[in-house]
Amino acid sequence: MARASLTREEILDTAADLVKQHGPEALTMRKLAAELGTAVTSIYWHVGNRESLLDALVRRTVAGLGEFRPAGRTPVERIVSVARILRRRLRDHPHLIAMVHERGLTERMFLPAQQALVREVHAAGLRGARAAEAVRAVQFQVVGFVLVERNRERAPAQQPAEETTTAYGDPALARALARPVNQERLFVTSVRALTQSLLESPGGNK
Amino acid sequence: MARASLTREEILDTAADLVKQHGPEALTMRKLAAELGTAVTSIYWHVGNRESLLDALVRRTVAGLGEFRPAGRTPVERIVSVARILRRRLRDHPHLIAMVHERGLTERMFLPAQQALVREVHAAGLRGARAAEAVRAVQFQVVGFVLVERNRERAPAQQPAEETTTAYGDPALARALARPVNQERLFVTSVRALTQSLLESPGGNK
DNA sequence: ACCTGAACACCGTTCAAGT
DNA sequence: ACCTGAACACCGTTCAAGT
Repeated sequence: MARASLTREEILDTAADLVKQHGPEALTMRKLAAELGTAVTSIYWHVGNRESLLDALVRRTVAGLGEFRPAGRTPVERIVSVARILRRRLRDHPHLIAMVHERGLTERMFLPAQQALVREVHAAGLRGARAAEAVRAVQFQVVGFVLVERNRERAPAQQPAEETTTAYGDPALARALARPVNQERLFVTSVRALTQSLLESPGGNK
Repeated sequence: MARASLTREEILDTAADLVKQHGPEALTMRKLAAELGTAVTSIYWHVGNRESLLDALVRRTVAGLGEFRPAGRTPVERIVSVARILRRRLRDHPHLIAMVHERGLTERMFLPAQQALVREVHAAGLRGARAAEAVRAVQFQVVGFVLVERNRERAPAQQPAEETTTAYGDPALARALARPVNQERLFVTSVRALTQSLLESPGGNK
Protein backbone atom coordinates (compact mmCIF):
# COMPACT_ATOMS: atom_id res chain seq x y z
CA MET A 1 0.00 0.00 0.00
CA ALA A 2 1.54 3.28 -1.10
CA ARG A 3 1.83 6.30 1.13
CA ALA A 4 0.31 9.63 0.14
CA SER A 5 2.52 12.10 -1.70
CA LEU A 6 6.01 11.84 -0.30
CA THR A 7 7.92 14.97 -1.27
CA ARG A 8 11.54 15.98 -1.24
CA GLU A 9 10.62 18.83 1.08
CA GLU A 10 8.99 16.51 3.55
CA ILE A 11 12.02 14.25 3.50
CA LEU A 12 14.35 17.17 4.21
CA ASP A 13 12.13 18.44 7.01
CA THR A 14 11.99 15.09 8.71
CA ALA A 15 15.71 14.56 8.23
CA ALA A 16 16.39 17.96 9.81
CA ASP A 17 14.20 17.02 12.75
CA LEU A 18 16.01 13.74 13.20
CA VAL A 19 19.39 15.46 13.15
CA LYS A 20 18.25 18.19 15.49
CA GLN A 21 16.91 15.74 18.04
CA HIS A 22 19.41 12.89 17.92
CA GLY A 23 22.46 14.13 16.05
CA PRO A 24 23.69 13.44 12.54
CA GLU A 25 24.67 9.86 13.30
CA ALA A 26 20.99 9.11 13.91
CA LEU A 27 20.20 10.13 10.36
CA THR A 28 20.14 6.73 8.72
CA MET A 29 18.08 6.00 5.66
CA ARG A 30 16.18 3.36 7.54
CA LYS A 31 15.34 5.47 10.57
CA LEU A 32 14.32 8.28 8.28
CA ALA A 33 12.04 5.95 6.38
CA ALA A 34 10.51 4.73 9.61
CA GLU A 35 9.93 8.30 10.74
CA LEU A 36 8.31 9.12 7.42
CA GLY A 37 6.28 5.95 7.34
CA THR A 38 7.61 4.91 3.95
CA ALA A 39 9.80 2.22 2.57
CA VAL A 40 13.50 3.00 2.67
CA THR A 41 13.70 2.77 -1.05
CA SER A 42 11.18 5.53 -1.64
CA ILE A 43 13.64 8.01 -0.22
CA TYR A 44 16.17 7.05 -2.84
CA TRP A 45 13.78 7.96 -5.57
CA HIS A 46 13.48 11.51 -4.23
CA VAL A 47 16.96 12.36 -2.99
CA GLY A 48 19.33 9.96 -4.75
CA ASN A 49 21.35 8.73 -1.80
CA ARG A 50 22.48 9.61 1.69
CA GLU A 51 25.26 11.88 0.57
CA SER A 52 23.09 14.16 -1.51
CA LEU A 53 20.55 14.17 1.28
CA LEU A 54 23.22 15.51 3.63
CA ASP A 55 24.34 18.02 1.02
CA ALA A 56 20.83 19.35 0.62
CA LEU A 57 20.43 19.57 4.38
CA VAL A 58 23.68 21.49 4.76
CA ARG A 59 22.72 23.92 2.00
CA ARG A 60 19.38 24.57 3.61
CA THR A 61 20.80 25.09 7.07
CA VAL A 62 23.55 27.42 5.90
CA ALA A 63 21.06 29.42 3.87
CA GLY A 64 19.00 29.86 7.03
CA LEU A 65 21.81 31.35 9.10
CA GLY A 66 20.59 34.83 8.37
CA GLU A 67 22.10 38.26 7.91
CA PHE A 68 25.25 39.64 9.45
CA ARG A 69 25.07 43.11 10.95
CA PRO A 70 28.49 44.15 12.14
CA ALA A 71 28.85 46.30 15.25
CA GLY A 72 31.69 48.53 16.38
CA ARG A 73 33.31 51.77 15.37
CA THR A 74 36.61 50.68 13.84
CA PRO A 75 36.99 48.28 10.90
CA VAL A 76 38.89 45.87 13.15
CA GLU A 77 36.12 45.81 15.71
CA ARG A 78 33.49 45.41 13.03
CA ILE A 79 35.32 42.44 11.55
CA VAL A 80 35.75 40.95 15.00
CA SER A 81 32.02 41.34 15.52
CA VAL A 82 31.28 39.56 12.22
CA ALA A 83 33.59 36.76 13.28
CA ARG A 84 31.82 36.48 16.62
CA ILE A 85 28.43 36.36 14.97
CA LEU A 86 29.56 33.65 12.56
CA ARG A 87 31.07 31.61 15.37
CA ARG A 88 27.94 31.95 17.47
CA ARG A 89 25.61 30.98 14.62
CA LEU A 90 27.72 27.98 13.71
CA ARG A 91 27.92 26.87 17.31
CA ASP A 92 24.17 27.18 17.57
CA HIS A 93 24.04 24.48 14.90
CA PRO A 94 26.51 21.91 16.21
CA HIS A 95 25.07 19.23 13.97
CA LEU A 96 25.64 21.40 10.95
CA ILE A 97 29.32 21.49 11.72
CA ALA A 98 29.44 17.71 11.95
CA MET A 99 27.49 17.26 8.72
CA VAL A 100 29.58 19.77 6.87
CA HIS A 101 32.70 18.03 7.95
CA GLU A 102 31.41 14.59 7.09
CA ARG A 103 30.57 15.74 3.57
CA GLY A 104 33.60 17.93 2.91
CA LEU A 105 31.48 21.06 2.62
CA THR A 106 33.46 23.29 4.94
CA GLU A 107 33.51 25.94 2.28
CA ARG A 108 29.78 26.39 2.69
CA MET A 109 30.37 27.80 6.14
CA PHE A 110 32.47 30.56 4.63
CA LEU A 111 29.61 32.03 2.67
CA PRO A 112 27.23 33.56 5.19
CA ALA A 113 29.83 36.02 6.41
CA GLN A 114 31.57 36.69 3.13
CA GLN A 115 29.47 39.63 2.08
CA ALA A 116 29.91 41.39 5.39
CA LEU A 117 33.65 40.73 5.46
CA VAL A 118 34.12 42.06 1.95
CA ARG A 119 32.35 45.24 2.90
CA GLU A 120 34.42 45.83 6.03
CA VAL A 121 37.71 45.02 4.40
CA HIS A 122 36.85 47.37 1.61
CA ALA A 123 35.87 50.08 4.10
CA ALA A 124 39.24 49.62 5.76
CA GLY A 125 40.88 50.55 2.49
CA LEU A 126 42.06 47.19 1.22
CA ARG A 127 41.64 46.51 -2.49
CA GLY A 128 42.00 43.70 -4.99
CA ALA A 129 43.97 40.57 -4.15
CA ARG A 130 45.01 41.94 -0.80
CA ALA A 131 41.39 42.47 0.23
CA ALA A 132 40.47 39.00 -0.95
CA GLU A 133 43.32 37.52 1.06
CA ALA A 134 42.15 39.30 4.20
CA VAL A 135 38.62 38.00 3.73
CA ARG A 136 39.92 34.48 3.24
CA ALA A 137 42.23 34.67 6.21
CA VAL A 138 39.38 35.60 8.51
CA GLN A 139 37.09 32.96 7.01
CA PHE A 140 39.67 30.22 7.45
CA GLN A 141 40.42 31.37 10.97
CA VAL A 142 36.81 31.43 12.14
CA VAL A 143 35.79 28.16 10.53
CA GLY A 144 39.03 26.46 11.57
CA PHE A 145 38.58 27.64 15.13
CA VAL A 146 35.02 26.39 15.27
CA LEU A 147 36.04 23.00 13.89
CA VAL A 148 38.75 22.61 16.51
CA GLU A 149 36.44 23.78 19.28
CA ARG A 150 33.65 21.41 18.37
CA ASN A 151 36.08 18.58 18.11
CA ARG A 152 37.62 19.05 21.53
CA GLU A 153 34.21 19.42 23.10
CA ARG A 154 33.10 15.98 22.04
CA ALA A 155 36.49 14.54 22.97
CA PRO A 156 36.65 11.42 25.13
CA ALA A 157 37.36 11.58 28.85
CA GLN A 158 40.21 13.97 29.56
CA GLN A 159 43.43 12.18 28.79
CA PRO A 160 46.40 12.57 31.17
CA ALA A 161 47.61 15.40 28.91
CA GLU A 162 51.20 14.19 29.40
CA GLU A 163 52.54 17.72 29.39
CA THR A 164 56.24 17.28 28.85
CA THR A 165 56.40 20.97 28.12
CA THR A 166 59.05 22.73 30.14
CA ALA A 167 58.15 26.32 30.84
CA TYR A 168 61.63 27.90 30.97
CA GLY A 169 61.32 28.95 34.57
CA ASP A 170 57.94 30.60 34.11
CA PRO A 171 55.55 28.91 36.53
CA ALA A 172 52.70 31.24 35.58
CA LEU A 173 53.06 30.08 31.98
CA ALA A 174 53.14 26.44 33.05
CA ARG A 175 50.00 26.94 35.10
CA ALA A 176 48.24 28.77 32.30
CA LEU A 177 49.01 25.96 29.87
CA ALA A 178 47.69 23.38 32.32
CA ARG A 179 44.40 25.23 32.76
CA PRO A 180 41.53 24.58 30.37
CA VAL A 181 41.33 27.05 27.52
CA ASN A 182 38.89 29.95 27.64
CA GLN A 183 37.79 29.49 24.07
CA GLU A 184 35.64 32.57 23.77
CA ARG A 185 38.47 34.78 24.94
CA LEU A 186 41.05 33.00 22.81
CA PHE A 187 38.82 33.37 19.79
CA VAL A 188 38.38 37.10 20.14
CA THR A 189 42.05 37.66 20.89
CA SER A 190 43.07 35.65 17.84
CA VAL A 191 40.69 37.25 15.40
CA ARG A 192 41.54 40.72 16.61
CA ALA A 193 45.27 40.05 16.40
CA LEU A 194 44.95 38.64 12.90
CA THR A 195 42.73 41.43 11.70
CA GLN A 196 44.87 44.19 13.13
CA SER A 197 47.86 43.00 11.16
CA LEU A 198 45.90 42.41 7.99
CA LEU A 199 44.41 45.88 7.98
CA GLU A 200 47.65 47.69 8.65
CA SER A 201 48.80 50.05 5.92
CA PRO A 202 50.56 48.18 3.12
CA GLY A 203 54.32 48.10 2.77
CA GLY A 204 54.71 46.60 6.22
CA ASN A 205 56.07 43.39 4.81
CA LYS A 206 57.16 42.74 1.25
CA MET B 1 42.97 -23.80 14.91
CA ALA B 2 44.56 -20.88 16.75
CA ARG B 3 47.00 -18.49 15.22
CA ALA B 4 50.47 -18.01 16.71
CA SER B 5 50.96 -15.16 19.19
CA LEU B 6 48.82 -12.25 18.10
CA THR B 7 50.10 -9.12 19.83
CA ARG B 8 48.76 -5.65 20.36
CA GLU B 9 51.82 -4.32 18.57
CA GLU B 10 51.17 -6.47 15.54
CA ILE B 11 47.56 -5.34 15.45
CA LEU B 12 48.58 -1.69 15.55
CA ASP B 13 51.18 -2.19 12.84
CA THR B 14 48.75 -3.89 10.52
CA ALA B 15 46.08 -1.31 11.27
CA ALA B 16 48.53 1.46 10.43
CA ASP B 17 49.38 -0.25 7.15
CA LEU B 18 45.73 -0.60 6.27
CA VAL B 19 45.08 3.07 6.97
CA LYS B 20 48.18 4.16 5.10
CA GLN B 21 47.25 2.20 2.01
CA HIS B 22 43.50 2.55 1.81
CA GLY B 23 42.50 5.34 4.18
CA PRO B 24 40.84 5.28 7.59
CA GLU B 25 37.49 4.16 6.27
CA ALA B 26 39.15 0.91 5.17
CA LEU B 27 40.08 0.16 8.76
CA THR B 28 37.22 -2.11 9.70
CA MET B 29 37.57 -4.75 12.35
CA ARG B 30 36.76 -7.41 9.82
CA LYS B 31 39.25 -6.32 7.19
CA LEU B 32 41.88 -5.97 9.87
CA ALA B 33 41.18 -9.49 11.06
CA ALA B 34 41.42 -10.79 7.51
CA GLU B 35 44.74 -9.00 7.03
CA LEU B 36 46.03 -10.48 10.27
CA GLY B 37 44.70 -13.93 9.55
CA THR B 38 42.73 -14.07 12.79
CA ALA B 39 39.13 -14.13 13.84
CA VAL B 40 37.59 -10.70 14.26
CA THR B 41 36.93 -11.39 17.86
CA SER B 42 40.58 -11.94 18.72
CA ILE B 43 41.25 -8.29 18.03
CA TYR B 44 38.71 -7.32 20.64
CA TRP B 45 40.61 -9.25 23.28
CA HIS B 46 43.75 -7.20 22.60
CA VAL B 47 42.49 -3.71 21.91
CA GLY B 48 39.00 -3.50 23.40
CA ASN B 49 37.11 -2.02 20.49
CA ARG B 50 37.47 0.05 17.37
CA GLU B 51 37.54 3.34 19.18
CA SER B 52 40.45 2.50 21.42
CA LEU B 53 42.24 1.02 18.44
CA LEU B 54 41.94 4.37 16.67
CA ASP B 55 43.06 6.21 19.80
CA ALA B 56 46.15 4.08 20.09
CA LEU B 57 46.92 4.60 16.43
CA VAL B 58 46.57 8.36 16.72
CA ARG B 59 48.80 8.47 19.77
CA ARG B 60 51.48 6.46 18.01
CA THR B 61 51.39 8.54 14.86
CA VAL B 62 51.51 11.85 16.69
CA ALA B 63 54.40 10.61 18.81
CA GLY B 64 56.25 9.79 15.61
CA LEU B 65 55.97 13.24 14.11
CA GLY B 66 59.43 14.13 15.37
CA GLU B 67 61.25 17.20 16.60
CA PHE B 68 60.66 20.78 15.61
CA ARG B 69 63.68 22.87 14.75
CA PRO B 70 62.60 26.44 14.10
CA ALA B 71 64.42 28.49 11.48
CA GLY B 72 64.62 32.24 11.02
CA ARG B 73 66.19 35.21 12.73
CA THR B 74 63.24 36.96 14.34
CA PRO B 75 60.81 35.38 16.82
CA VAL B 76 57.97 35.96 14.37
CA GLU B 77 59.79 34.15 11.57
CA ARG B 78 60.76 31.33 13.89
CA ILE B 79 57.16 30.84 14.98
CA VAL B 80 56.03 30.97 11.36
CA SER B 81 58.59 28.28 10.60
CA VAL B 82 57.29 26.10 13.42
CA ALA B 83 53.78 26.54 12.09
CA ARG B 84 54.90 25.57 8.60
CA ILE B 85 56.65 22.47 9.89
CA LEU B 86 53.59 21.41 11.86
CA ARG B 87 51.33 21.99 8.88
CA ARG B 88 53.64 20.04 6.59
CA ARG B 89 53.96 17.10 8.99
CA LEU B 90 50.22 16.94 9.53
CA ARG B 91 49.57 17.13 5.81
CA ASP B 92 52.06 14.32 5.26
CA HIS B 93 49.71 12.21 7.38
CA PRO B 94 46.31 12.99 5.88
CA HIS B 95 44.81 9.90 7.42
CA LEU B 96 45.92 11.02 10.85
CA ILE B 97 43.89 14.17 10.44
CA ALA B 98 40.81 12.16 9.54
CA MET B 99 41.30 9.75 12.44
CA VAL B 100 41.90 12.50 14.91
CA HIS B 101 38.77 14.22 13.81
CA GLU B 102 36.70 11.06 13.91
CA ARG B 103 37.77 10.40 17.47
CA GLY B 104 37.69 13.94 18.81
CA LEU B 105 41.42 13.98 19.47
CA THR B 106 42.26 17.28 17.80
CA GLU B 107 44.11 18.33 20.89
CA ARG B 108 46.71 15.66 20.21
CA MET B 109 47.81 17.56 17.16
CA PHE B 110 48.66 20.54 19.35
CA LEU B 111 51.34 18.73 21.27
CA PRO B 112 54.20 18.15 18.84
CA ALA B 113 54.78 21.86 18.32
CA GLN B 114 53.98 23.05 21.82
CA GLN B 115 57.48 22.82 23.20
CA ALA B 116 58.93 24.78 20.31
CA LEU B 117 56.21 27.41 20.47
CA VAL B 118 56.66 27.92 24.20
CA ARG B 119 60.36 28.46 23.66
CA GLU B 120 59.90 31.03 20.92
CA VAL B 121 57.16 32.92 22.67
CA HIS B 122 59.33 33.05 25.76
CA ALA B 123 62.29 34.24 23.71
CA ALA B 124 60.09 36.99 22.32
CA GLY B 125 59.60 38.26 25.84
CA LEU B 126 56.08 37.07 26.59
CA ARG B 127 55.44 35.67 30.05
CA GLY B 128 52.73 33.90 32.01
CA ALA B 129 49.15 33.87 30.81
CA ARG B 130 49.94 36.11 27.88
CA ALA B 131 52.58 33.68 26.62
CA ALA B 132 50.21 30.76 27.06
CA GLU B 133 47.54 32.58 25.10
CA ALA B 134 49.94 33.22 22.24
CA VAL B 135 50.93 29.55 22.13
CA ARG B 136 47.28 28.53 22.11
CA ALA B 137 46.35 31.02 19.44
CA VAL B 138 48.99 29.67 17.08
CA GLN B 139 48.07 26.06 17.87
CA PHE B 140 44.41 26.67 17.19
CA GLN B 141 45.19 28.55 14.03
CA VAL B 142 47.48 25.91 12.55
CA VAL B 143 45.31 22.95 13.42
CA GLY B 144 42.16 24.76 12.39
CA PHE B 145 43.68 25.72 9.09
CA VAL B 146 44.79 22.17 8.39
CA LEU B 147 41.34 20.82 9.22
CA VAL B 148 39.69 23.26 6.84
CA GLU B 149 42.24 22.58 4.12
CA ARG B 150 41.91 18.82 4.32
CA ASN B 151 38.19 19.11 4.31
CA ARG B 152 37.94 21.23 1.19
CA GLU B 153 40.41 19.02 -0.62
CA ARG B 154 38.21 15.99 -0.30
CA ALA B 155 35.16 18.05 -1.18
CA PRO B 156 32.74 16.83 -3.84
CA ALA B 157 32.81 18.14 -7.40
CA GLN B 158 33.10 21.91 -7.42
CA GLN B 159 29.71 23.30 -6.68
CA PRO B 160 28.46 26.36 -8.61
CA ALA B 161 29.82 28.53 -5.77
CA GLU B 162 26.78 30.79 -6.11
CA GLU B 163 28.84 33.89 -5.41
CA THR B 164 26.26 36.49 -4.58
CA THR B 165 29.07 38.58 -3.19
CA THR B 166 29.14 42.08 -4.59
CA ALA B 167 32.61 43.55 -4.70
CA TYR B 168 31.85 47.24 -4.24
CA GLY B 169 33.23 48.25 -7.59
CA ASP B 170 36.48 46.39 -7.15
CA PRO B 171 36.73 43.93 -10.05
CA ALA B 172 40.20 42.79 -8.95
CA LEU B 173 38.72 41.76 -5.60
CA ALA B 174 35.85 39.96 -7.31
CA ARG B 175 38.29 38.09 -9.52
CA ALA B 176 40.53 37.22 -6.60
CA LEU B 177 37.59 35.81 -4.66
CA ALA B 178 36.54 33.73 -7.66
CA ARG B 179 39.99 32.21 -8.07
CA PRO B 180 40.95 29.09 -6.11
CA VAL B 181 42.78 29.83 -2.90
CA ASN B 182 46.54 29.53 -2.70
CA GLN B 183 46.49 27.74 0.61
CA GLU B 184 50.20 27.70 1.27
CA ARG B 185 50.42 31.45 0.78
CA LEU B 186 47.28 32.15 2.77
CA PHE B 187 48.59 30.01 5.60
CA VAL B 188 51.88 31.83 5.88
CA THR B 189 50.24 35.22 5.59
CA SER B 190 47.73 34.36 8.30
CA VAL B 191 50.20 32.91 10.76
CA ARG B 192 52.59 35.79 10.26
CA ALA B 193 49.84 38.35 10.72
CA LEU B 194 48.56 36.67 13.87
CA THR B 195 52.01 36.26 15.34
CA GLN B 196 53.09 39.80 14.62
CA SER B 197 50.20 41.17 16.62
CA LEU B 198 50.59 38.69 19.44
CA LEU B 199 54.27 39.46 19.94
CA GLU B 200 53.88 43.20 19.89
CA SER B 201 54.88 45.01 23.07
CA PRO B 202 52.11 44.79 25.69
CA GLY B 203 49.85 47.73 26.40
CA GLY B 204 48.63 47.84 22.82
CA ASN B 205 45.17 46.84 23.87
CA LYS B 206 44.09 46.39 27.44
C1' DA C 1 45.33 -16.40 28.81
C1' DC C 2 44.02 -16.34 24.34
C1' DC C 3 41.37 -17.70 20.22
C1' DT C 4 37.11 -19.32 17.78
C1' DG C 5 32.41 -19.30 15.12
C1' DA C 6 27.75 -18.12 15.52
C1' DA C 7 24.61 -14.74 16.24
C1' DC C 8 22.54 -10.02 16.95
C1' DA C 9 21.35 -5.74 15.49
C1' DC C 10 22.36 -2.78 12.54
C1' DC C 11 24.00 -0.17 7.92
C1' DG C 12 23.51 1.87 2.44
C1' DT C 13 22.16 0.50 -1.93
C1' DT C 14 20.21 -2.10 -6.00
C1' DC C 15 16.66 -4.17 -8.50
C1' DA C 16 12.70 -6.31 -10.25
C1' DA C 17 8.08 -5.82 -9.46
C1' DG C 18 4.01 -3.48 -8.54
C1' DT C 19 0.32 0.51 -9.36
C1' DA D 1 5.78 8.72 -11.94
C1' DC D 2 6.20 6.86 -7.67
C1' DC D 3 6.28 3.18 -4.14
C1' DT D 4 7.25 -1.61 -2.51
C1' DG D 5 9.79 -5.88 -0.34
C1' DA D 6 13.52 -8.85 -0.97
C1' DA D 7 18.15 -9.29 -1.31
C1' DC D 8 23.24 -8.13 -1.29
C1' DA D 9 27.21 -6.92 0.84
C1' DC D 10 28.68 -5.00 4.39
C1' DC D 11 29.35 -3.11 9.57
C1' DG D 12 30.73 -3.38 15.24
C1' DT D 13 30.03 -6.10 19.10
C1' DT D 14 28.70 -9.90 22.40
C1' DC D 15 28.90 -14.37 24.08
C1' DA D 16 29.37 -19.12 24.99
C1' DA D 17 32.57 -22.39 23.90
C1' DG D 18 36.91 -24.11 23.03
C1' DT D 19 42.24 -24.97 24.22
